[in-house]
Amino acid sequence: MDFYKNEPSVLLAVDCVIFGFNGDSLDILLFKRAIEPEINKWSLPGGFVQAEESPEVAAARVLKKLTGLGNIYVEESAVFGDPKRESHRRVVSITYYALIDVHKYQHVITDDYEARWFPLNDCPPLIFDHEEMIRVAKGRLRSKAALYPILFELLPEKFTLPQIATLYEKTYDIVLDRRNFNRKLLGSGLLIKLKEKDKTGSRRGAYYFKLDKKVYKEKIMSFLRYLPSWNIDSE
Amino acid sequence: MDFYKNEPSVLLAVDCVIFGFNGDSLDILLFKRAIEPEINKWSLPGGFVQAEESPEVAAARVLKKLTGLGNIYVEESAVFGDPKRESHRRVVSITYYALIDVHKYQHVITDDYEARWFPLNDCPPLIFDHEEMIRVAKGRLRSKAALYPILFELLPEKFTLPQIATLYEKTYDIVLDRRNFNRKLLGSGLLIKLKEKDKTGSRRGAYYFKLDKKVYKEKIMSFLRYLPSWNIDSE
DNA sequence: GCAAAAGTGTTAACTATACACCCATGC
DNA sequence: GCATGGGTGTATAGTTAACACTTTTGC
Repeated sequence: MDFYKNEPSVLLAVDCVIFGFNGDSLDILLFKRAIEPEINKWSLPGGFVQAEESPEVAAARVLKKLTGLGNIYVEESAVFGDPKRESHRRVVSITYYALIDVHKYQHVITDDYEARWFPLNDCPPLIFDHEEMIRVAKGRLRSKAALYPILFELLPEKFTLPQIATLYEKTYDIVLDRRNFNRKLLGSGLLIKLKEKDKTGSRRGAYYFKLDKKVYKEKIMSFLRYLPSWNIDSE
Repeated sequence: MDFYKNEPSVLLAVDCVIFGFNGDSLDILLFKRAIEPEINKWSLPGGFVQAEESPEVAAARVLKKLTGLGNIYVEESAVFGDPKRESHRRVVSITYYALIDVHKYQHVITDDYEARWFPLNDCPPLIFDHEEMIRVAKGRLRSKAALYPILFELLPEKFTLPQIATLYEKTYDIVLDRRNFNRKLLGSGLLIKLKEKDKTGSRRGAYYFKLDKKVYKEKIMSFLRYLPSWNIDSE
């Protein structure tokens, strides 16, 4: 009955790359590590997968504990399993990335960890291979966001066109033509224009929009049809 | 020094979804399982991650052992870690998908496992959650192949236009207009036309092409620029 | 000579790009 | 009234999509 008995076992951890968008830069949430080894150094939030827990559930647990948020967008990113990635003991880590609305986060901050948002392109040195985890997660986010409009998960309920544009610019490190981008957005069927304006960014104010939830779900769920776009010149 | 000592450990396995294209259907390579439990049932090829081995290396080892092939295209697919996914003992599996040229495989068959190619859409019942693994891997393959021309990894050195078209049709379960598709291919800069013809498929014969390796590498490696194509109607 | 697959050309619809000005408002 | 960011229109180029016939050759 005891199959596999000569196989080695490993500790299994999850680490989360939590993306947030403050309206200006694309940020990730980092924590001062609360346990040894490498205590008090900046790191991705993580934890060990418990005995009765799947890795996804472990990631959701960590996220809930550290951000107060449940029901957020989470995707598997990659496994980091080099035998030497932690020097003391072998730990294999599954990384996830999460997209959260920073405004929701702000209000639920209830923990005794030191946490801080850092711009994606300007993070402090991190423990182990956590910087590599972030690089990979950024790539995954870009790929996914190229096919599905998931970046809206980073925005609040109500958002403006300039906000979306800035978000895409920061995600892909590009500059967009706002005229063309607005047209594209408005033609996507994803947006519902509200009467209200956001006056914080300018005197004139920018109209708020909200997502058309139904259209959004469809686009998020839609299975991939044929769309090889690898014809694009790789500059 | 012994941090983490109260954390549970798990057995870590890799399972590989090996895709192959025989010119007609997109297939995966399945094996009659050689160990208990579930011995002699069809399953994905896999193995345990060893103490001094990273998961990628474990996957490469399994692939090498079962197909004789090294240096093949492998991508991480997803982690399957439900605590109950194997009933006897907790095993967390990292799945990879590999793209191989079935012709190379044929000639190196040197093992005592029972192995067989099955059409992706017509597999026998598999152990544990292996059928789900295949579904997920297929989705990953589709997503990746939508952005990068990786499907060429499934073709031999020399291939014909109708072969590529069929491959795309089988991958996405669609029917293509061969005129438009051929034009797109020829305009991609990926193909070098050879003098020789493949006469096995028709009396007239179809010209062989080979990949322009340089262009191919560029396109495979190219980092993602801005290309949200989520405007597409989700039918 | 005919069956069977390979290969090619044109037009119309659509999508993406490039580009510059007016608008609304708070101060 | 002016500075600031928000918003819009149009023309062009490029890309995709829809469509049917001719070519080659083994039998």
